[in-house]
Amino acid sequence: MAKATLVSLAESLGVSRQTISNVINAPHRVKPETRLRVEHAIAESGYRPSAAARQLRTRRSMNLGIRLMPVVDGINGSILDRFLHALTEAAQEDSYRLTLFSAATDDDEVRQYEELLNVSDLDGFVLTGTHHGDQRTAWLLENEIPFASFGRPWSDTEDPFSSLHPWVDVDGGAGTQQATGLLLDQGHTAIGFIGWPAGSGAGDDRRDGWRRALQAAGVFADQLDVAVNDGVPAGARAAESLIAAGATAVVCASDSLALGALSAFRSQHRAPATPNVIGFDDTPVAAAVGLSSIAQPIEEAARDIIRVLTHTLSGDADAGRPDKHLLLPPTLAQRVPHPLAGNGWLG
Amino acid sequence: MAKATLVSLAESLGVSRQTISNVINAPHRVKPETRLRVEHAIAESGYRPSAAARQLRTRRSMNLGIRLMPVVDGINGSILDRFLHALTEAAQEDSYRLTLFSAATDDDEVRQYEELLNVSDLDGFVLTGTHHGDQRTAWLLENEIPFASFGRPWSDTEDPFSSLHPWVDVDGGAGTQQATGLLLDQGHTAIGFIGWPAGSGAGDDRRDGWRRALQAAGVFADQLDVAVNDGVPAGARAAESLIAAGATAVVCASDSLALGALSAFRSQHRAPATPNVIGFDDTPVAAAVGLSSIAQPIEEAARDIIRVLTHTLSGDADAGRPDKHLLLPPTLAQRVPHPLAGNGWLG
DNA sequence: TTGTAGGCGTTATCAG
DNA sequence: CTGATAACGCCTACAA
Repeated sequence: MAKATLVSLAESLGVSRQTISNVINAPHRVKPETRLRVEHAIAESGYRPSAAARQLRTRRSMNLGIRLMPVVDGINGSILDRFLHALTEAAQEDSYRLTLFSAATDDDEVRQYEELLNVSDLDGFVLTGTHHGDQRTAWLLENEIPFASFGRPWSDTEDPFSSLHPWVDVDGGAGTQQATGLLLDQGHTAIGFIGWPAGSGAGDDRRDGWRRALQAAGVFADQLDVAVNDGVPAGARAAESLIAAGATAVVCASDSLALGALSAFRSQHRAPATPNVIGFDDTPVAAAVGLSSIAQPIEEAARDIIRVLTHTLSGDADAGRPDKHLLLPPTLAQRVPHPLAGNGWLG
Repeated sequence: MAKATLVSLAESLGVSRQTISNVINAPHRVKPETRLRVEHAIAESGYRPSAAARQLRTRRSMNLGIRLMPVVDGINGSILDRFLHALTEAAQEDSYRLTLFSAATDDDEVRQYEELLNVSDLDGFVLTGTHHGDQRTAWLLENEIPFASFGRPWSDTEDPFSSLHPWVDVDGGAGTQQATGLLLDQGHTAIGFIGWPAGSGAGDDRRDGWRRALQAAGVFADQLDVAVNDGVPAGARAAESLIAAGATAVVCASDSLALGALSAFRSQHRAPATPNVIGFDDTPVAAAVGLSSIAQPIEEAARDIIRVLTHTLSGDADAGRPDKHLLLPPTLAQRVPHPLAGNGWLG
């Protein structure tokens, strides 16, 4: 049996194809009696509207695009996995699909936008890795393309909450502030921070949280702030210098850095009773070695991104509209050094 | 200026739209002279054929589907990241896109196939996580849907190389065999294996490699084979029992297990001069702690999968056809315990 | 509430 | 080698 279409269904039911289309797209406009009959026939025949035909007519593909960023250190790949998965599921629930593409640079990404919009009729995009002076958001705004980003628009002058485009982000600063507070509660006063060079929005944000906590406690010390490029060895070196400067604990901008710091601390003296290194992102590595880490609610962020994006696409009135700007609080995954190895995993 | 279409181009050039279509899809059928003229006009106007219209006519979407498996322990998420990325890039080079979907079970995955084929005209699928008695491959074969899997068809009776569908896999057994050989060369004779319970194709394959190496060396000992569920603590416990049984080194089916084993070894006695624990997958965790690990050529596998799949889709003759079944050799990433921590990362 | 007509942009078929 | 004609399956008017 050939695949059912509007016409084939209409003929076999003795109604016009329009009626069937209405049953699907505007059920309220059809008399309940015939609607039921049609719905039954639809289920019976396994009829499914063709995406291509629909897309040709409506110029909408029900597809969202997302660029797969170049794989860097891989340690955060697991985050990407969780993010993509949650994104896909949330999109699927709203009848959207995710189309993947890759681009080497932001310029290239914009070129891909054009292509995907022109030929594939993508309905919108999910952006990640927003940064200072992002050309991508500028282009999308200018061309009035629906999109939402995971990450605030980082700007020195403008309030992200007054941004023109929807975004969802995690409040990294609140996370490091909380982590620092915890270390303060445990009696530490010389608490260092190992982060990235100034300029990356997320990195600066995390550093600020650490600084705020120390300033509030009146123990802020400028020299306990180290900026290095991400990586385990860099974290270890940075921690060594901090230890030399008197630090008894550190908060880090990533788990990679924290892992290095942890090794530096453990090789210097006996493991303290309480964990004194806190990482960021709560990667599996952290879980594996018993490293406390600031955890991003990544699944929730993904769902929110899809929600705000699909809302934009549905063109509903602003009433009942989800928040356009969402700053989610992270949580602190507290761990003690892995119990299996007696005096701790790295001890 | 409105977007260029076949008709708009045809009118402005004084040719029929069919000629333009031919220039794009069958250039050889057009007189070089007019072809050049048309090509110029195409570039000029920035004309791009509409995917929807094309799809409606040809019933092909130039889209490949891939299911995002449920996130499990996350430690392998980084592998997925690399795999997806390579897949996307390779597909893109052949003008294909990747469409993501998620499914809770294999049954659900098959249901999604139907949907994606019927409504979205997906051209083919990439499968991962093949296993014994896989219903998905059976369904796809029966319905003659093009697909390729990352992972052999695991069967007790049939030779995977005579399988009906294309697949690409990594020869895990060769990897563990090589790793075991290395440990033998280093003087170890009591080499244990920590793997998963029998039944998972990949796990059994890895165990076999270890066994082969030991048997060839005449030092195979049944009691040094431990099967547990994946995880760091489980790996540590398993290693402890192996140590008690006299093992001086172990090969593991995953980095999680290896990480646990490493901690068990290090807490028992001084770190040996040579690494004596070898993991599998070469995850960032392994790199971070200086754990030797068997590395899968995941990017190459992804490219091969796309190659064989797109070849199938292009319907070319078998001449010049890429190998339908590809077993790639892994490599051994040899590492010494991280130098930063003096006597080793976990020591 | 239902039916009719037209068109979205492309490719296939078949003449010329 | 080129051009006319007819689908592909759906949606949006507008008319009944």
